Amino acid sequence: MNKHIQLPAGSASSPIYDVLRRDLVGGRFKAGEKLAINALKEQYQVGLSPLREALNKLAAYGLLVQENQRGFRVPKLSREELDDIARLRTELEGMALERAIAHGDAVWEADLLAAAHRLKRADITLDKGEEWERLHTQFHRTLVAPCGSVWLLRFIEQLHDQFDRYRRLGPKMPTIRQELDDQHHELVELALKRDASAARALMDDHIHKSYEVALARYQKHA
Amino acid sequence: MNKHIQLPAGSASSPIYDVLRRDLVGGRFKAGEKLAINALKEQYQVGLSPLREALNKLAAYGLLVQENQRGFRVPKLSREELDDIARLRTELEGMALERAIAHGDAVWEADLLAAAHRLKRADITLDKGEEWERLHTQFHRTLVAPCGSVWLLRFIEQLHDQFDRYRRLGPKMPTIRQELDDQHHELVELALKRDASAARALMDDHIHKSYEVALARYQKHA
DNA sequence: GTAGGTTAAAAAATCGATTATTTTGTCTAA
DNA sequence: TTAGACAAAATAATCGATTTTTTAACCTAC
Repeated sequence: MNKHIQLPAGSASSPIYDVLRRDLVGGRFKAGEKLAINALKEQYQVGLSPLREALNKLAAYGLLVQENQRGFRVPKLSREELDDIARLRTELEGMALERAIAHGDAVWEADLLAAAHRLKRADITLDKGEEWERLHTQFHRTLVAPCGSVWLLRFIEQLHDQFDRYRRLGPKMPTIRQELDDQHHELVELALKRDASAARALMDDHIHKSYEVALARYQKHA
Repeated sequence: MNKHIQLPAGSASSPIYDVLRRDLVGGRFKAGEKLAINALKEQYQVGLSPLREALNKLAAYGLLVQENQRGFRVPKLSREELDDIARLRTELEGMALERAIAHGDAVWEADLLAAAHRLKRADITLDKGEEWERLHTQFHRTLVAPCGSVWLLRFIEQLHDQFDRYRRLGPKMPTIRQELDDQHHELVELALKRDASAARALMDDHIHKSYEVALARYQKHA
């Protein structure tokens, strides 16, 4: 199923990579924190080699910074970077959405409806919201999936992860969920109607609202 | 010097990483080729661990594909991907150039003139063109450096490397060098004149011409 | 008291060897 | 012949130990 949605090339991810990525995006590490490799080894019950290889990949991906001979750190957060990410997301996801609306077929329409429905039905209190987060990511991924550019999808995914480092700061998050969730459904409607410019405008607004959530969390955090 | 041009965060690259990246971009490996790790170990005179960590980073960066338990491969080339890369380059570098022209200061102007001059003076026959390639990359990097978005610069650099996998197929390359080189100088002129839309139009054309070179090489190659 | 320098402890990176997996080659049976 | 199973070889991945580098603690001289 979902043969439309192909993973970006170059990634045969190990379990430890996936878990670390999830935890980094989910904010289980403090920004700026130095990772104690031996501690991680025990905490995640993995050997040194697989762990180091995962850390190297995460550094290349941008979820860690690798310093000369002094290990790995969680990247700092900054207002400037958040603005940068949000702005780029607006441009790239807008572009991708337009293209997806131009090229998406009936299977896409079905996938989209399904993804939106699953997201709406998801219990946000479950599993610390992890399940909702997964479905939310999946929804946005589905939305732009048939844009026709593997590299654009790759960059969008990367920015999404970076953005979520800000948006998911602090505890839980059923903040203004209803409003954002309504936008998800509006986005589906406009996509099905093939109204590219309206969809793009709504996407701009959607990202902007998410940005405001992220910014508020970032400022409370600091 | 060049304090304007900061590396994208997250990269403290090892020697072996840099060399492998250069060789992958420069086409010293066949597309689709499977890398024999033990051979690489001897060829580059490095240990297994540093080598594997470099390969993992390159896979995350997109210059290698990592398959489940069967090592690393050089990614295949395809017409579709080349089109994708060229199109995205046009959009992202155009965007970045506009922003750079809006924000670049006097130091940038000087850097730009210097980079263009060094490129023009470079002897393309030297060192199999490596020196020219280095200066060419540096010129394009300088051009967009003050765009204000670290992430945009990161993506542009990545796409540039991917693009060069096509453009640098086959031997040497003083193809239509003169024409492209003239464009470099025109770009500098328009940038200094702060004519964003003309600069962007020229950049579009420049990338398109490079694309034609790359496409021709790709088709001859296959 | 503090700056500079030495040493000890901690941590990161690398190495050599082992283990697990895949690939190749060979044999047998239909 | 050829498909399938088995064994052997090759290769990838992982582990445990060693080496190197950084960080911290301590001491001495000014």
